[in-house]
Amino acid sequence: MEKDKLLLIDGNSIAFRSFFALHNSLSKFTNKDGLHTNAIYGFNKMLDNILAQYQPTAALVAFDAGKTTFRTKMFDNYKGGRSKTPPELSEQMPYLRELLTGYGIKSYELPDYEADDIIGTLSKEAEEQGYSVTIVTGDRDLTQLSSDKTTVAVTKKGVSEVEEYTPSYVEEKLGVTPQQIIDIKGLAGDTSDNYPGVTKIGEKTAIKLLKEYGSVETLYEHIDELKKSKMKEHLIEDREQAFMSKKLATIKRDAPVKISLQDINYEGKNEDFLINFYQKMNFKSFLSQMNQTAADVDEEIKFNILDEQNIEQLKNLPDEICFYLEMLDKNYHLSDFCGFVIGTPENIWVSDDIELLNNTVIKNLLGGSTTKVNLFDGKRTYVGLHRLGIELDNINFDILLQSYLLDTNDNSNDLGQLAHEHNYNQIDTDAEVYGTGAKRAVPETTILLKHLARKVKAIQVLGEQLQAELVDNKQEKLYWEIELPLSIVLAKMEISGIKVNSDRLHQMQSEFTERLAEIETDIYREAGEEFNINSPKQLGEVLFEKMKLPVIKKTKTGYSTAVDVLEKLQGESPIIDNILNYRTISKIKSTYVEGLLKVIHSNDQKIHTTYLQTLTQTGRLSSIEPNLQNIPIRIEEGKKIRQAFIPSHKGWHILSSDYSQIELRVLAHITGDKHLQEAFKNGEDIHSSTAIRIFGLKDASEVTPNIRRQAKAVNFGIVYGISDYGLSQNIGISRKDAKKFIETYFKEFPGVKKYIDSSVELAKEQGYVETISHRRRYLPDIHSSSFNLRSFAERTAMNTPIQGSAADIIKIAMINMEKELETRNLKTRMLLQVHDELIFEVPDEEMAEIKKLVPSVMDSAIKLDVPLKVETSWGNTWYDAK
DNA sequence: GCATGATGCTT
DNA sequence: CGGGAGCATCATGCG
Repeated sequence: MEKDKLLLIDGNSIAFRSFFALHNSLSKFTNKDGLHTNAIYGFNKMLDNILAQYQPTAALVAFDAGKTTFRTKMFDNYKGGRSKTPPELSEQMPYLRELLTGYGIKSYELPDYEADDIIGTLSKEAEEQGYSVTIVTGDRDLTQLSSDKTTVAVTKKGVSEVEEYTPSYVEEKLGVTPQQIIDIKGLAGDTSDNYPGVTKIGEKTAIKLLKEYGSVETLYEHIDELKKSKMKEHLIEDREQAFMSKKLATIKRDAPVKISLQDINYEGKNEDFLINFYQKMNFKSFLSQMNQTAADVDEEIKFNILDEQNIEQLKNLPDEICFYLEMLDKNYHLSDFCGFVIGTPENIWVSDDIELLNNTVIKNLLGGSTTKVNLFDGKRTYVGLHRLGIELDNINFDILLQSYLLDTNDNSNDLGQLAHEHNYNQIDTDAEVYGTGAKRAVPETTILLKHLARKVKAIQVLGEQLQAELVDNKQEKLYWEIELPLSIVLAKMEISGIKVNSDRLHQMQSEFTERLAEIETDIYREAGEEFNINSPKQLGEVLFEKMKLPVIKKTKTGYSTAVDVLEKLQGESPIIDNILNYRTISKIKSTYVEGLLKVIHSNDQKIHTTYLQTLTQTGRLSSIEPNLQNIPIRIEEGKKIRQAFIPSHKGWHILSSDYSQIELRVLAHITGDKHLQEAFKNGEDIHSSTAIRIFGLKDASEVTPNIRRQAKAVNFGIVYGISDYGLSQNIGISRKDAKKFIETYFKEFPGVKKYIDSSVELAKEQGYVETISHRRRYLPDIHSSSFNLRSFAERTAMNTPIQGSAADIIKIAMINMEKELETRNLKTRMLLQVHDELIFEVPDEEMAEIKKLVPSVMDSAIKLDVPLKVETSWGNTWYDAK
């Protein structure tokens, strides 16, 4: 007969862990009533895993009964100073009980006792009756219950993974027996439960003492034998506290529990109940595991199917409408069109016949400036319509942009998902309707049309709601004057595209193929075998096992073979240089030569990137398919890639203008630091003047290239918000020295230090920081108890206004520049943006004008307390524009 | 087909 | 413990 297996779960602890494990995506886990569901979801995942793993015959979830227990009666301050349970978690607790009902697992609580004591009591009873017991908790203190019959499974970072504590594992991990855990607590106390222990004794000292004396009691019996010391005094002084703390830490094993093991047999879950519950909670993944689908969005939707006959009726639409053009492929430069919807929530018109868009009635609505158009992702829509010969004009609400400005995290490119994030649930996500990855496809016509119809109402409702929120946040200008106009500027740049000389790329391809083959032969000869050089795993085995080179660094999966490691091995063997060369060339060949060849449009020999305007946390753009913001420039071999980027007409040139030190200038402006401002106003070399200040030099004559390099790295660190550790890695110095550099920097530039402190303060007070254009970034981790998370949030608090304001400035410059090109009727086209740089193609007859115009528009985009400096160059290719 | 990890390019 | 962000490539292991 199979042994009886009891599962005991620490309900509060697991709920708490689940809640914080999914805290970042709190807003994604809500049902349509606005109930948060992240803790319930996490709890469910944990249950699924644990049940599958242990297959218990009996199970119980124990909860804490309330704030007062026998422990608070013993010690007033027990668990004092704990912050309140967040309301987003409390509201989930009743539903957790419902979840357990669905799983057929009883829950139990006992006045005056904690969940721990229920677990302690029942596990003892079960052990006596020959059960094997598993306890699941997020609290390591419960490992005191582990025994040869009882395993304590403590959740790791998520909640679905656990670490199993058996008595031998406790000893291995902590160096004491499970029974001695309470003695540790007695001596060291517990900060989270807020009881004291003995003054100045922490976990390490406690363990040392216990190894010698075994328990608190024995220790005090032999207290006189201790050598005279401060510690001895503290021990004697705090004797009472030690015994009390031990008692507080001790889990009761004889609590008056009124439920017996027979009452908690586990007989499996109630599927119907759970399906119902999941639908209420909107848990789609659990439903699909049970071969069920989410409940249909419950509001019926009325719409008309548009055709040639009834299209005239669109003329009755008011002067504010919604529009959505459906393209299933992420790349809207190439995607097929599969339908569209136009109208107002009261009057919705849908069709999968794209030809209808060419009707003048629709062209007038979308392109005439009298009708305001609300939509989701204006840039995408503009490009799509442009391909159909329609010029979109007069966008009003773009809910993707609005949502991103309100909170940079709410930026999904899926309308349904974005709607859910704002608690609008009368629409499914595109991922649900169309599928993802290889399975993505146009659904049945009725499903498609219904889904499209629902988009109109979502856009209208959210557009108005989000606009009101932008007004509250004082972010209207940012929306109307920067992001919305910028989206059209970007659309035009993407449509323009940049011409590529594919012959040049093919030429490089064969050149690199040949060189790689040569290096490859050398590497195989030096290794004594053939292997895949591109595989870090195989390469690691060759270098560190076969060739026995010293191991410098390890990764999660094995040996690190990254550049900094290989550079340290140079000289050990000629194979290293060959590998480094191989890496460089193979990177250029695969990512750039072949990568770019793949994305040239065959009809115009151009590359059309897609800018993501709503992705980064700082307000910067990003670029995909392909990424044109990381084309090589530092290494000459890679830089040659730029020779393939050429003007689209004969007799034109590529012109590039970049802001010099824009972030440091923004820093000088925002912080008001006198020294920094002075340096820029005097037109000094900023890295040299930084070097003079932080190294205490007399003047520029003492700045050596190496000193300047270090100062540059410090400036870099300030701008990118890196830590002392990051700085030390960048310039190969010790972390201590890096820390000293940063400290000296702050002493020399006190305005910067003051600014950083006030930024952190501000972030703590209001929960977010902002740029000069009121772009916001929320920093919830600023309150985190984790040093890492908190430190990162603190660096972000000062970095985001700097990097984000620089992003604001170039965005303004782009909008002004496009306006100038238009009003002056110029043929010059703005093609690319690379964070602090704009790239144009310019006909020769406009060159004289443009090379003055671009820098003047850029440096006057905004007025700062220090001047903005712009450097311009041009040539036949992007390479030559240097 | 898909997710994850290691690596390397830019600013 | 792991520390800038974002993109793309290749290898690898899973189903």
